[in-house]
Amino acid sequence: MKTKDQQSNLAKNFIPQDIESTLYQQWEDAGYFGVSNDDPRPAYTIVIPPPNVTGALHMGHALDHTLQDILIRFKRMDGFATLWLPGTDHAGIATQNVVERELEKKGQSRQEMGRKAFIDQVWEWKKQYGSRIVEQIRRMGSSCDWSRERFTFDEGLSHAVRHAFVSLYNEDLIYRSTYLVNWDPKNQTAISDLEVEYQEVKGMLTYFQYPLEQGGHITVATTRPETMLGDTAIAVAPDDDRYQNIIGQYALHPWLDRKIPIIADPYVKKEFGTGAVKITPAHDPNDYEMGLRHQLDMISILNKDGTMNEHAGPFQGLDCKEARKKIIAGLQEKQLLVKQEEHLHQVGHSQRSGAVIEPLLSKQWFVRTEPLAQEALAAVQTSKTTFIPEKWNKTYYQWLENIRDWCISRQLWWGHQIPVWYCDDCQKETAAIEDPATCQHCQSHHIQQDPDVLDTWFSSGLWPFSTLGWPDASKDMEKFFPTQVLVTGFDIIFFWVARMMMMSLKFTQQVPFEKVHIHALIRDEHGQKMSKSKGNVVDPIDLIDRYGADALRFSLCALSVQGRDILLSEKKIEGIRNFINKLWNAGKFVEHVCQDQQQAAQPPQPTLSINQWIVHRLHEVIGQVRHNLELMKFNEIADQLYHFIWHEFCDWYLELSKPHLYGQHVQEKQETIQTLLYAYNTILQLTHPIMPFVTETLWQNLPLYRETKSIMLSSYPQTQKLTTEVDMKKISHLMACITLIRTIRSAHTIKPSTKISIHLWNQKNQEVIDFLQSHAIYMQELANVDHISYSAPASKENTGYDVIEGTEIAISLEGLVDAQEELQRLQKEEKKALDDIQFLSKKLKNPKFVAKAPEKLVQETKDKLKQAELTHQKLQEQLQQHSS
RNA sequence: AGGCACGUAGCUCAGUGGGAGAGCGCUACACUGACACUGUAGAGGUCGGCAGUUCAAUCCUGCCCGUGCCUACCA
Repeated sequence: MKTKDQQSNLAKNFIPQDIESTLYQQWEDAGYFGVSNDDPRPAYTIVIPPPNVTGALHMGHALDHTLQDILIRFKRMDGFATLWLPGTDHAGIATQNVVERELEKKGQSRQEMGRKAFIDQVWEWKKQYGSRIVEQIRRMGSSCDWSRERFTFDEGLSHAVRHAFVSLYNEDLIYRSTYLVNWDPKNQTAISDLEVEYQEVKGMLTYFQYPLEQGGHITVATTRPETMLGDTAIAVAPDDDRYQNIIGQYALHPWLDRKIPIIADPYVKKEFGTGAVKITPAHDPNDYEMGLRHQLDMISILNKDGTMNEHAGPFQGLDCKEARKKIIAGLQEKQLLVKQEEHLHQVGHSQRSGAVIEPLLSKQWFVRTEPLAQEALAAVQTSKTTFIPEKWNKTYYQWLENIRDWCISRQLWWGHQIPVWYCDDCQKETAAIEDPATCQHCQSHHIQQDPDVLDTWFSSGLWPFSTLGWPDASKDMEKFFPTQVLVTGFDIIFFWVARMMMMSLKFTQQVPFEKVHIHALIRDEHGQKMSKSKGNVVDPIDLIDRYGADALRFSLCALSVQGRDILLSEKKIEGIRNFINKLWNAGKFVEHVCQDQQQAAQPPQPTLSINQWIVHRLHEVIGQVRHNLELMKFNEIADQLYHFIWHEFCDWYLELSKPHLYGQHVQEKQETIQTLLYAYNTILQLTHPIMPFVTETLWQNLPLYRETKSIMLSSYPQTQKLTTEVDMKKISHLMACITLIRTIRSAHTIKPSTKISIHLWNQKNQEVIDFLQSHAIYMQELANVDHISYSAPASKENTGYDVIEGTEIAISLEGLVDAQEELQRLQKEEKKALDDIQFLSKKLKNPKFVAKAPEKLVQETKDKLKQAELTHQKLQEQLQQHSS
């Protein structure tokens, strides 16, 4: 405990830059973030959604990490063995691209370097730049257990990946097959369906004729004329009268020596185009399916770089665009072109490179997803895992119910190389966890490993358990798995959440997490998605530099409404910065008035009404905050704390406490100090999970004996049954009277420094007046009242007058009361009372209301009406005074 | 095409089957010793439109209008 001098230890305002990094370092060095798997307390585990190792912290991470850290810090304080496991993702394509671009600048390429040298290069790069994101996570204040930090490509996780692959392979849940895949011609790799993004593009629908073998022709419509080089059929609807006579005949290819059969297939819609579709099985998913149904030839006309191959005849070597142009020109020349019309259609682009996706036939590895999906589906249906908010269940179901096999091989170098070896001698394949020396079928030494690597999401899918030591039996796995909650955005429900569910259920027979909290997307203040091209990207590190991590965290928490996007504006953060300053200055006040007091932080049993009131309110707030933490209603938590701290604790309680703190009554002063310290200490603890830095700083500075060295290790406040009776109604009435006096003053522009005398009386309720009289000091201090008479004045002329809940207030201020102003105010008040009477009596006159509405409500309405009538009557009397 | 949201104060958004809330902005007054990153008081809304259920609807139901997002193979 530091001894205190007369000077404050606290600066005028909170300056986050001064304390954040050293405080974080202290926490980390002291080992507060770590947890032992021997810890006997119940576990609470979160695994971080591993950010891309090449990445930088963006707003999405900032939100994600804020929410996770709030939960982790809350649970840690609340007595759980808390593990927040951090790490990063090797992010195959993204990382490879970054390093390739670097090489390009130096005039090098990975092809020149060769595979091994290139991968070494990427590792070098990772070592040098991969810590950036990790450092940025620290700046958020995230209390991760860094001793357990993992990387999806480190040794342990690579082992897990191989184990998973081989297990699935042995169960025939992974297979290799030639299939029409999404080909990214820029990265020259296959990608999964999920990595294809569709954009609406204005294109041309080209109508052209195929000559028929027996004379005449048939007109087809297509958005991609160049694929006609791979056409192996023309399909029509089986019941299309126009084409009945030519089904089974052949069309002739204008450039290639090929006869193209006319086939009938129910897939074709008569209404679209001409009702006749050219079929290119090797370059269109639907055509591919049809090709399988009709055993059509599948002629691939594209090279892997997207140019025309040897099957394209005279067009070989051209890229798609050029080929399209030349073909249209050629058709025109041959008088086969019918027309072209504008046409809007969806075109797939690579999520990573932006290149137009080419469906391409190639041999790839796939995961057979259906059996895995069924279990993943059932786990959510039976609530073993629940989504928050619940609406995401449906999204999850829909995808899993219609799931297609997952293409997991990528023609890249950076990633987990597929653990399958092909034998040069017997041609068979060997899948193995450890690199085999020989073919398991013929023992030949001439084996080659498959050059492809796995989709990054394959390793991410194992993340919740591979990071805890799986497939080995580990104490971490035993203690911390399954995890309690996953916090992430909806954009990766399919990519990641669903796959973790499938993998975890398959390999551990358990769900990976009990809850999945899906948070919103962060947009700019105008609701626009943040993107580099729009130039509206907000850098969280920049915001931390300027406002502090606490302000950013609290803002994100306050804006995090379930199921809705977040619009982040700098104004909001400024507001929270001000709030932090408020909390800070309250801390300075506490320090100032408590001097050398060192009290135990026990809940006091105060005798003064105001102290009873704040303790009572505090415990209501503790209950609400705990409740909303469990429900993960983050905005509610922030709102409740904001309102309570600023508008109840600071605006009311601190002001109400001053008469005692600055007064001479030793016992009252003592009690108030104790209550103040207790309340403030509790407020800091309640707020700590959201704003760790400022609360720790203020807490360290409190003149209190404490059981722990850091607020983050102290116990989270609990609600307690308070033994003192508190008449909240009377205190509310007192506050309402204070507000009313201020209102009257303000209406007459009486300077705050001018002392006034007032009359205060209540004809119906002497008890209320007794209470007000015994609490007069507060009215005097908070409304700058000099003298109070507890009876009606002899004359109500030249007074500011109002009535509240039967208590009448008259401010006598000869000469200062503006008669006109007063009249208007009273008229307004009177009208309000009259509206009340009308509203309430209308209800009560309705016999159905009296008969059917809850009795309590009817009684309340009656009471309110009585009150309104009284108020109205008093105001009318006063108005008569004015007119006379 | 199917699915999911959302239309509440000038702006950004909470909220509930029983008389509309916050933050910012705006107006007036005030540098009383925690705080001008402040205090006090105030102005401002047919809760998108139309019907229905109900004693009672901003909230529940249906339709309509408007705005976003996700999924999907229409050549």
